[in-house]
Amino acid sequence: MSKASPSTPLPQIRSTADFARHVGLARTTVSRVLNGQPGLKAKTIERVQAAMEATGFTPNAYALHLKGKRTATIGICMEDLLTPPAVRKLAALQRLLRERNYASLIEVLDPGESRRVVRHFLSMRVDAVVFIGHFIPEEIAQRLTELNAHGTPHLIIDHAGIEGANTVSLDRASGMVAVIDHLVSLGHKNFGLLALGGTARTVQERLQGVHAALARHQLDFDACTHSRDHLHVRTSDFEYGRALALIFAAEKKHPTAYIARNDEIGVGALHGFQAAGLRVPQDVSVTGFNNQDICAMTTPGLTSVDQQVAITAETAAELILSQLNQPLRRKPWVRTIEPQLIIRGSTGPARR
Amino acid sequence: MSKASPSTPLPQIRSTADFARHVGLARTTVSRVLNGQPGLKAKTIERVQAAMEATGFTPNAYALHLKGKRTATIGICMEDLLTPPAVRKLAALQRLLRERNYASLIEVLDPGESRRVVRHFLSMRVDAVVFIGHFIPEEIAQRLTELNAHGTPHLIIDHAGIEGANTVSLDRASGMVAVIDHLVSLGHKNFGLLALGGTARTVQERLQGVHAALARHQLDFDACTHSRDHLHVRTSDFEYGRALALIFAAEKKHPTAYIARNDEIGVGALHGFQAAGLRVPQDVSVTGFNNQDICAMTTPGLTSVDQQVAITAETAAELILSQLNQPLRRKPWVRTIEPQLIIRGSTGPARR
DNA sequence: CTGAAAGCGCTTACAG
DNA sequence: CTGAAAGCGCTTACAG
Repeated sequence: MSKASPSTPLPQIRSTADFARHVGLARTTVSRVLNGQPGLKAKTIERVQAAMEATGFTPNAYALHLKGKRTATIGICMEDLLTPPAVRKLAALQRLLRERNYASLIEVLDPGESRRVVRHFLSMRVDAVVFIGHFIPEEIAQRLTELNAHGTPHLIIDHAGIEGANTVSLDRASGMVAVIDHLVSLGHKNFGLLALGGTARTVQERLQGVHAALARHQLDFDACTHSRDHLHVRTSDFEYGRALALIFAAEKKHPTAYIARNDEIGVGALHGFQAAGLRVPQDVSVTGFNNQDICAMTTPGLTSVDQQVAITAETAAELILSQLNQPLRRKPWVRTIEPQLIIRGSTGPARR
Repeated sequence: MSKASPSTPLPQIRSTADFARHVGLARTTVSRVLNGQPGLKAKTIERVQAAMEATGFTPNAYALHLKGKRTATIGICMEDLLTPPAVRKLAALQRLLRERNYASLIEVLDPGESRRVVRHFLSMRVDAVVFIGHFIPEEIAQRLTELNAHGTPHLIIDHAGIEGANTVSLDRASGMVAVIDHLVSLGHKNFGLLALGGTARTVQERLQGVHAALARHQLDFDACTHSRDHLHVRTSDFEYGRALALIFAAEKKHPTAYIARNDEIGVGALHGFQAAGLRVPQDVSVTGFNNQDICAMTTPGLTSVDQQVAITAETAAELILSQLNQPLRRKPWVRTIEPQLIIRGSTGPARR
């Protein structure tokens, strides 16, 4: 069993002044060592470093910043911490920033809270603010105006289409093109759309991709797609996907391929079809979106579209860091990430 | 489409001095308004607040703190951001802290990095440091010694058993007692343990729970449990659970109930048994641990043990806040959270 | 290497 | 309400 010895409070050293006295050097000299300035004897450096070890003295970051040092802190606003792909992006980005010695100040942005959060970030003089997820566009636009006024750079990850915003987002249309191309190559000509309804921008983008891909294959969207999205409040995507699958399965002439809004709905649909006695992929094919871990947890595995989290985070880190210590650009950066289709057992040749 | 107007940099207001000049008041007066001090005309207050709105001026948090204000920041060390139960605890805790106007400074603690991270937290003069997850005990014990020396309170969530540490952790033994009681009540007398091997403290705790519960039912641990955990490096818990299930299923006389290390292994095992032609729960029962979303994503759903995230976070927040502005206690707080068994379709009466 | 001094952006008595 | 002053913990010339 490991033991943490309680207190034994050393003679409290709270400032460089205390510390300098303790080491027996001038405050100036200590400061020089701390900042790695030249012209110091090796012995002095050692002496100071040993004393830092022994006392655990850490200079006050607040005083440092006040003297003009960057805070080396990036503010990150999360839509929430419960959406796995968003958290994976956060994790990857945080790691990259940390490697460059930037700390992350992370806040969750409940609707209506953005003003308070951005104020806090500004008062903390963060070097930049990153938003990850999807937000209320008008609210974020206002925040960007404030950040611009303060000369604080920003970046939005995921939420595309806010004018003037620096953005890194997934090419969702392209992801759907890959799905359709894959399914068409397997001989599918009739497609069930699972929960791809509503006016959400991300869904619209994806439907545009479906449209475009079908057109390229000389297929007519209206004739060959069948959309089901009857519920508007859902407690569980999984249950909803299952319910939608059961509805389709009960129809005499149903599509051979199903495209789900996300992996949860795809997994639910897969179970639904199997429960209805249909074999996947012999009777019907199913695809998801996001390529979460759960895609590997079904039998067969769920074909899905990967968001390329690592590339997204690298692009984001590059964009953030390139904006630091630069004047604000008038023309925003807009970067698009190409998703990747991950083919698993849930998609196969169309039944004839 | 929403629009964020680029810059139009207002006359840059960077300090209370600039701001006071801009409003036409004394710095002292502005400071009073900002701090809600008494003895000010309503009109003056309004004037200042209107100007804050208009200019977006935010006082420098670094200068504030230097004048003695608490930083109102809690440092949170995460084992990683990819373990769903840990992230759920983080999300819940962060929300509770925010409600009390504490910001969260979040860092991921890669092995060997704890010293650097805690140093950073100390230099940021955080009010307390929280660790969420499981760590290298010796490393954390050292960090606690440092924190104690600085008079900074701490709390560890999940990792129990570090001497002198304030801890909130799950009563894993009790969770297993609930599982065994449930299975025994269904008539099960033979148990397969899936991946519950190794020396990890959490696993040992859980096995102790199994032991105790079986003893209470007059069952002998060695006679009635069969443990499989042959792989030591696994890429996917799901695949591993599936593999373990197939091994058991191939044996002539196999247990009727299976207890998995976690939900992923439980879900994999469930699929494995089904693939081997066994029905769940008619032929075999399966349980998981953690009660993640994926438990609802199988057919039947997976019986599992819920970690009671909300209660854990509330307890943690209470313990952190109660330590602030108090002298460090010699006797550590140790709180235990009672898990809750969530019964789903994967457990049923034992086949006779 | 030392020491005294100025200044970062605030707050807080203090005298008017 | 104003204004001048001190001080929080640092860094950075500057003179020795």
